[in-house]
Amino acid sequence: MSDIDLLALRQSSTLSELVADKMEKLILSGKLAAGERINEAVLAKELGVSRGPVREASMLLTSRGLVEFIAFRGAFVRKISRAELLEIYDLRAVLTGQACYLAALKAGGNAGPLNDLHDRMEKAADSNKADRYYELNLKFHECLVDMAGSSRLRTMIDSLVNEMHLYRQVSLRSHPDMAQSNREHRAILDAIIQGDAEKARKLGEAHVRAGKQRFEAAGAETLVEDE
Amino acid sequence: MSDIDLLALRQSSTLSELVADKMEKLILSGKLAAGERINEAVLAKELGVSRGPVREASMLLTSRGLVEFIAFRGAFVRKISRAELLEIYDLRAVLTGQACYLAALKAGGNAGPLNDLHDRMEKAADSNKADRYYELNLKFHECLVDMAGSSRLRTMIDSLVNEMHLYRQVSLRSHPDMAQSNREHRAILDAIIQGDAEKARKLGEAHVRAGKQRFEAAGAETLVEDE
DNA sequence: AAATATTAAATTGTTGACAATCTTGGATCA
DNA sequence: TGATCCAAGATTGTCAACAATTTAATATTT
Repeated sequence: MSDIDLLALRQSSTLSELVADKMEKLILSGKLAAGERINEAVLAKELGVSRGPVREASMLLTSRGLVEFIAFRGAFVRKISRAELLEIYDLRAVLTGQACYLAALKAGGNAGPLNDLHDRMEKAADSNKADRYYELNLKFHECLVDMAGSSRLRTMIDSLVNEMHLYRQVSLRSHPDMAQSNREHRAILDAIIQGDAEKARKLGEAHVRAGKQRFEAAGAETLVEDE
Repeated sequence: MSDIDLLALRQSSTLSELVADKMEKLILSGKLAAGERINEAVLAKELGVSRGPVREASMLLTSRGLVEFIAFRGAFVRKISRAELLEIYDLRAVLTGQACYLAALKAGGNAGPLNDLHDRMEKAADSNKADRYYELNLKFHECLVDMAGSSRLRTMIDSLVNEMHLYRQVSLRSHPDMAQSNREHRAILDAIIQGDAEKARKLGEAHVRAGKQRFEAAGAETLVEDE
């Protein structure tokens, strides 16, 4: 567990937030394993702060869906079952659909950076660079939600995506059919540019559902995430 | 501001949670007005606790969508604009649709307490008892989400409903067309009993959207909420 | 030996004091 | 007069000590 505490150089940010960011990384990287209890005193010492900020950070992460708080027992890294993961896919599909719907309404024929991202993803897919594709894919979805312009929606989707990463502390990236995935992106993009909000919703939903089906089709071990 | 602190009789619950419950009531009843800053020291004194639990309670309420935290400036009761309220309606519609979908899948032809609730609401509608109807309506929606069996979904919807109540610190209850509202409930219920999940989703979504349209149709002052 | 009660250790919950930051009001200057 | 700067006050952020609770380890009983 790394403890190069750059905590000192905080700028207009509170210690609790910095600790929360650090903890988020520890959790998403698996250094704090799913199901594990987070010992306030130990973590506080490792980070060079007192228990207060660690407590507050834990609560912050609770609202981000990464941590579960139990009174007098402590904060636990959340553990996601297969059934829950499938449930999350469904919720994310519905919310992503709404994001596409709103994006189409607000775009006004101009899809902004999405076009560029799509092109770069196509290149990554052609040259079979899965890591690069994964990275751009994250940006694409982020950008999509930004276009929708609803902070609530963003928070909800981010939280769900976070939770997905807790499934069996495994990194979800994988090597699916990038070309197919990006064709779906193209279709969503077109609907948004045309301003066809209902179509965008349907395609957005279907895109995430396709990801779910890829996951279900694969074994429980081989995880598939790039949509 | 009432301060009959029954905080003493806590049972297997933490002070922070009790304070959070109390604060939630203060906010939803308008005693803590939307936009207002929550002074930790003052509230702590009024409730007879130290600042710690008040702080933690504020963070809890942040994740429930009632409070906004700004570093070094404090916790503010959230303020919802008309545009945001409309946005929330849409999100709630989509999530309620998903709840109905899941409920239909899991019901197995048995709608449980929903039938009973529907009957009681019909009576309330016939005798024009709006308050009674409002109360039962809340239970109906709650029960619906419970049937869906997803704690995530529940949290999200609860959060949205909470936020709606922050719009102009006005109680949202009103005297809409209870009979029409309950006809919509009946249709949802039937779809659930028949196990027609996609139909249940559509009807659930439409039900909330109808509430949104009633709100939009009414003046900005007259609020309409019973769906 | 297994189950239950008891005690000690570890851990979380709460508090009050102090540090860091923001806000307010007044003084200074153009 | 109006704007800017500065200091005092108010408020939040952090800490370390103490209280309440849970967990474990041990003793006791059957």
